[in-house]
Amino acid sequence: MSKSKMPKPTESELEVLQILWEYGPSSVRQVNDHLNATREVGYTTTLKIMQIMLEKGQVVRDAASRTHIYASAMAEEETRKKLLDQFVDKTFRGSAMKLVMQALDKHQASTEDLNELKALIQKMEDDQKPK
Amino acid sequence: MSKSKMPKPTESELEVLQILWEYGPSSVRQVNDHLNATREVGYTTTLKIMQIMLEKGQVVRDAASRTHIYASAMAEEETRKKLLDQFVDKTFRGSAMKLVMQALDKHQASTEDLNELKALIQKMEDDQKPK
DNA sequence: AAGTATATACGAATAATTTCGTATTACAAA
DNA sequence: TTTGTAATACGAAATTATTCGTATATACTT
Repeated sequence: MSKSKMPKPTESELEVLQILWEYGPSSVRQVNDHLNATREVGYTTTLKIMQIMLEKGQVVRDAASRTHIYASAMAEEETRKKLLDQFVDKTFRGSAMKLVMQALDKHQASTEDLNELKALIQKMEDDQKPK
Repeated sequence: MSKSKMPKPTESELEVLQILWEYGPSSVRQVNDHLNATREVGYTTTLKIMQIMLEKGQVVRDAASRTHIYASAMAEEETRKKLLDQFVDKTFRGSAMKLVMQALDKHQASTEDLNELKALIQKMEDDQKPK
């Protein structure tokens, strides 16, 4: 309802959010270390990004001890959903089904995945013919 | 095979590509009109973007007549696939299935869509148990 | 207490993207 | 041919995002 208040995270910001979602509240040092597992980033660069995110309200922090601890202020599922919507719009001109087909077509799915999918489809079909 | 040569389009560039894909080869004026159906953009802004895209090789143009005609140089499906892969990576940490579930969960699907989906799932199941 | 390591704050350089103003050229109409 | 309209070319301002240097403060070690 009020998620639309949240600014759209940039690519760097999204990287930080993913780390905070996965590992929970973390120091700048910890986030920077995770980032550096993938690509080289300077410590103050990460610090700056997280400070900006704080200003934007995307993260909160506990400044009780010298080493501040940051946590995501954006709900994981909500944020992904929002980004997905924007992406479907921008790239698939709003056709979520086209996106689903293309995504399914290329990636491997496990048996459980497929079962879950079938269940979801069943549910959608039931919704369509309520009787 | 050599699609990886293509630079990743920016948001504005993607907007232009979508229009060229949908309406076919067009003049700057035409593209700009379509853009303005959604948001306000100056003519020379659109022109500049398309000129840059020409430099990058994302579009080609026929300059035979005074009004140049631009066409996409990037295949629609390939480009969408590439962008989708990047998006899955960035936003769903590589889990295409999570993306599919979330996309399906929210958007309405027609009966044909669902049938097509089921056919695809059937095919995937067959692939899994080759017998 | 002095020295070292590590933290935050802040400003500013760099880079990438978008936007548009202005000049020039081509065409059409009068 | 003169005038008006519409096109391209080009450069540079404005915006947004990223990166990092430097100053300063805080804690730890010896």
